Amino acid sequence: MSDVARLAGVSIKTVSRVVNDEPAVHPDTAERVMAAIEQLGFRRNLGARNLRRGSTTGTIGLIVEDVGNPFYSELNRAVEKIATSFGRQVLTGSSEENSDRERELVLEFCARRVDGILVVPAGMQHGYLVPEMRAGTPVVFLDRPAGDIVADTVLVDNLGGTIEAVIHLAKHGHRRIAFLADSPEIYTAGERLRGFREGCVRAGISYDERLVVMRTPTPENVGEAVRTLLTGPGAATAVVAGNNRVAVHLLRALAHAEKRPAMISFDDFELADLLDPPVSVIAHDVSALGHAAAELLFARVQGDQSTPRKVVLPVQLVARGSGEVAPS
Amino acid sequence: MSDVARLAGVSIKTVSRVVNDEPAVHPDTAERVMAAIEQLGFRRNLGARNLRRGSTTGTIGLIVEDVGNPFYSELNRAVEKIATSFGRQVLTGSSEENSDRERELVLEFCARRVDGILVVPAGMQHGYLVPEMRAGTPVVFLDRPAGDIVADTVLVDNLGGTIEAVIHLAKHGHRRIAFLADSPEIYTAGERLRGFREGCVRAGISYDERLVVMRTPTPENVGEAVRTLLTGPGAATAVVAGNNRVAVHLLRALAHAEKRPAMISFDDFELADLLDPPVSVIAHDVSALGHAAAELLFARVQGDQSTPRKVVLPVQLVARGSGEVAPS
DNA sequence: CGCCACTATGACAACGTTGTCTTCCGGAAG
DNA sequence: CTTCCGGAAGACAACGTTGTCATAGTGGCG
Repeated sequence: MSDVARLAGVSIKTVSRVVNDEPAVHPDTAERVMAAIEQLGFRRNLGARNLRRGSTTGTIGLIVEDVGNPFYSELNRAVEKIATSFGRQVLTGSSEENSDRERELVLEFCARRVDGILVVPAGMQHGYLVPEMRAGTPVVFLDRPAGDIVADTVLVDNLGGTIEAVIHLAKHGHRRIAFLADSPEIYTAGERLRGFREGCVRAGISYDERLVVMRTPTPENVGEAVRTLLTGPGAATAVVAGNNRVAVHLLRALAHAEKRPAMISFDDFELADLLDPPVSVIAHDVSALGHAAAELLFARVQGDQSTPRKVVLPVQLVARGSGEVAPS
Repeated sequence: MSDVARLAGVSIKTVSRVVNDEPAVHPDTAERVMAAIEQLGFRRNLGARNLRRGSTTGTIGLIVEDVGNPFYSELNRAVEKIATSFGRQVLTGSSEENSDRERELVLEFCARRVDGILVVPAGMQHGYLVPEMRAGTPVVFLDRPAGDIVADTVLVDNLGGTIEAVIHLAKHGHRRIAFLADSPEIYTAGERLRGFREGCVRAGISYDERLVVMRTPTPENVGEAVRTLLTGPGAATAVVAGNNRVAVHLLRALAHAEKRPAMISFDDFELADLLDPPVSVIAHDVSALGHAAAELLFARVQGDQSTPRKVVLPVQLVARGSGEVAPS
């Protein structure tokens, strides 16, 4: 900046005025400064600017499990859209379902003085956030609630969706329904299990623990669950997949089975409608989830001090065929 | 920091020493400082630190077309992995295939003094980058080359892959092959068109311009192309999809057709193997693309001054069935 | 006992900006 | 001709750190 000032023959402050479009700069001077800026390729240092102004840094942090997972990348996109409309950049990080990593990312973002944080929490302990939140960094939890603190949260109706799925399958004659989901430590998986049990109750089916497998959805784990629950005598005739990862691996594991059990997936996923039979899903609007959370965050950034809100977005059963096949 | 110093009864510099794990601090003093930090919830301001040290900001920028697109989100993930291993955070942005937006994002990132930029360019003019690169911000182009400057680039073998696809289809008896891709202004689409033409030549098929449609792959555009090229008398018997978006929309448009033409997609995509028939693809390793670009970027960040490199990653034809059906 | 080396700590400047206050100048009003 | 006012520009401090240098105390050694 001082180089620009020297070249333009003005003071450093005048350069500042020009780059900030402040009034009270003579047009001729402004032009000289502009030319110098152009010539030197000057770009103002936002870090220094934010330091001096003590204002917002114009960034927000987004922490998800895995930015590569289509579910989270759609979320990322939705968040980015809102952030852009508020003139903010987005720092992203993948927690890899590891609460230490989540904490590390959050604290790193705080040290960078992001204006706010959106987090799909991996852990259940969020006491570490209290000082940060007290220091004025708003935090909104999405898809999963905070563990042990009160904070803004945007969720989907995990319970209701899974209940609906079970009832739907029961309505089509299924009595032995399996439930495959991620580890029960993950909030959404736990809630969906609750929904599964409640659905069984409402459908008048006895809940059979042996038909439930909850493990990290690797191809191997899902494959093994398929062999255990969905083949041989006494196999379940229908299955509820606890999320899109489970569903995809499940479909692959079942690809060469002679008869595919009825199936409903929590989470919609691309091409679900083009499989044979098309996969019925409990769909929810991932973009809406991201939008709602980001809007809430920016309200906080802009000073909204009301009591923390909890938003639960609706889900919708999309019947495409796979959930409507009769038990064999 | 001065609050911490006051509370611990030391100077501000000693606090700095403690938070930086510098030696020559008495253990008792360090402990008092730590306690004060804990009590006040102090977190050092990385912006100020970076300003003072004049060193790297510990961030890199990644600009893609759309972080929500599975192709780019996988790329994002790969880049993030490398960045994490180098202790950097990633700022992401979607250019939405708009070169003005691309420019805006790049300059914004530069103003934030990112240590380097990875960009899937939307435009073909990159002169605006020259001052930034001269100022020391390394830039690596990925998936598409820079327009009018020399810079590090990591690409995939668009030409070879498409040639292979056409030859493969020809080998299975197809003579009338359609090509559906994104707008020809997009580098990859253009290259794949070149590959398509070259493939026709090598397969001894006359290239028929009327079988080529290159437009932004919206469901509507692809649907219209399907009606034009793949139905009625004189329809093509096979089709090459220029990227995963085209392929997905194409599959949906063809879902209710009585006979599906043979098909090969450039880009692999999730569940391609589970469709009926499974979709043959020109696969390339998206993670490898991200890794290679990020590794290259960090080499530059760490001072590698060698001449700009151009890396072309191989592609692989994965025959799954859809490319092997005979013409009807 | 004086000097040195070493440890522990602090004072101060500087990083690149911008907010505040001041200065300077020319012209209008009294 | 003085006074005042507004426009244009600069001097300087401050944002929160850290690098450099200085200082004070402490113990060993000649």
